[in-house]
Amino acid sequence: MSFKILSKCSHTRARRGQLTTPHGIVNTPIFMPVGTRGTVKTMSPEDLKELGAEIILGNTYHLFLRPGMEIMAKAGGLHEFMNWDRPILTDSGGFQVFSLSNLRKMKKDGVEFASHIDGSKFFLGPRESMQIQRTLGSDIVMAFDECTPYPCSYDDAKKSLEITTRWERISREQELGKGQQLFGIVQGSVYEDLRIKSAEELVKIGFEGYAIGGLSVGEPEEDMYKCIDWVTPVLPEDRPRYVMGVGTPKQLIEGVARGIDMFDCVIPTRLARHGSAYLSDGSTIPVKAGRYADDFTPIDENCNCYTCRNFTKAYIRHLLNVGEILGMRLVTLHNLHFFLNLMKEVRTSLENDTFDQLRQKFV
RNA sequence: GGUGGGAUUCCCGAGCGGCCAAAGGGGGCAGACUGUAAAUCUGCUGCGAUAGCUUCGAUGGUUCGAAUCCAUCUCCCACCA
Repeated sequence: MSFKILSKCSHTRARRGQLTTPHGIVNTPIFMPVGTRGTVKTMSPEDLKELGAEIILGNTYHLFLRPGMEIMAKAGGLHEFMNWDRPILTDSGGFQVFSLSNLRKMKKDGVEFASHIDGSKFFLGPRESMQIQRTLGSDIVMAFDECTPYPCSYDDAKKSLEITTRWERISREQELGKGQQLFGIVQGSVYEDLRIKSAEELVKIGFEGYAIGGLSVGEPEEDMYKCIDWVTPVLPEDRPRYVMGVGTPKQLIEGVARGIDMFDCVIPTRLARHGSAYLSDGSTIPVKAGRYADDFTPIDENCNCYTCRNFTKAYIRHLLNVGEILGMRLVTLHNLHFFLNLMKEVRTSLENDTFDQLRQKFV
């Protein structure tokens, strides 16, 4: 068994665990920075290691289009290609079924995409996605699903779920590389019976881990928590649980409290590039705003990241304002530091069974 | 010295008698962003809460009405002496 629970919170469903992969151990609960195209934007692998990142994401759809699988195979997989020797989780392309919905047609065995780059058509289904992820050589492979949009009628959500379940069954049947673990993805929009049914069917099929998808697509935050609450009791205790695409610091804490072990989200990296920085209470400030033009204090006085130890808001705002890349890099560094450090605090609090107190800071 | 072209709102630049507080860029300001078509996108950008007021090099005219037409002046640019 590759997943081990080390300790549990006495007040919530939170657990402290360890996931073993061919490229090392992942300590959970964990936040995974997103590196869609084979890089966490503006970060070098060295940066990520210094930040304490234990696992990052890659994306099937995007890497398939560019550089393409021929080159990826020649490179010897994504780890070799990008010089990252720690674990990688690859998304299956299921999110692109949602985010690029105007560029694709649903078919029984997958999706016909018109490339967002040049419009050329190609087919991506569970078989193709598994094949690609096998070539990528990721440690954790995601089943091919449709990330259900929101809002979504019950009937549409049901239909979408049926397709997803079918695709996930096919995903499971494909042969993967040595050591690769496959995670199933629960869908069902905001409907309790669909979510539970989805989870039950996935458990029946059997996966090394279980993800909850179709969240943070516009639904109210309370609905997100409800979905997690419906699903987790159905999922096996001894397998990792992953909420995809989530979220804000508060959502991470609330997810952990509900028994979630893994998270990924573009929010810290994207906000950084767009000029917003996280403060220790989980709020953000627009560093690029003119009001910081002559503020010679760090983003966060209490933060000990490289950015805060060395640079002022005035300087960072200047860099962002004139479009210098270093600005985006420094804020990305800071935001990722905050997210990764927050999860480290979460882990420590679970070891000491003080998670409840930490949670209170983010209500 | 002569001939021609030009001066527009923070900048560049369109407008060439009413529909013009004035297109479009840029810049500035604010906001959005959740398994990344995202170093992207949206809104605002003369003053005023409104009525309205003040702008298109300067001054003076023509006209019901002028950024737009006329006269003079100032400054720029090109060519010719």
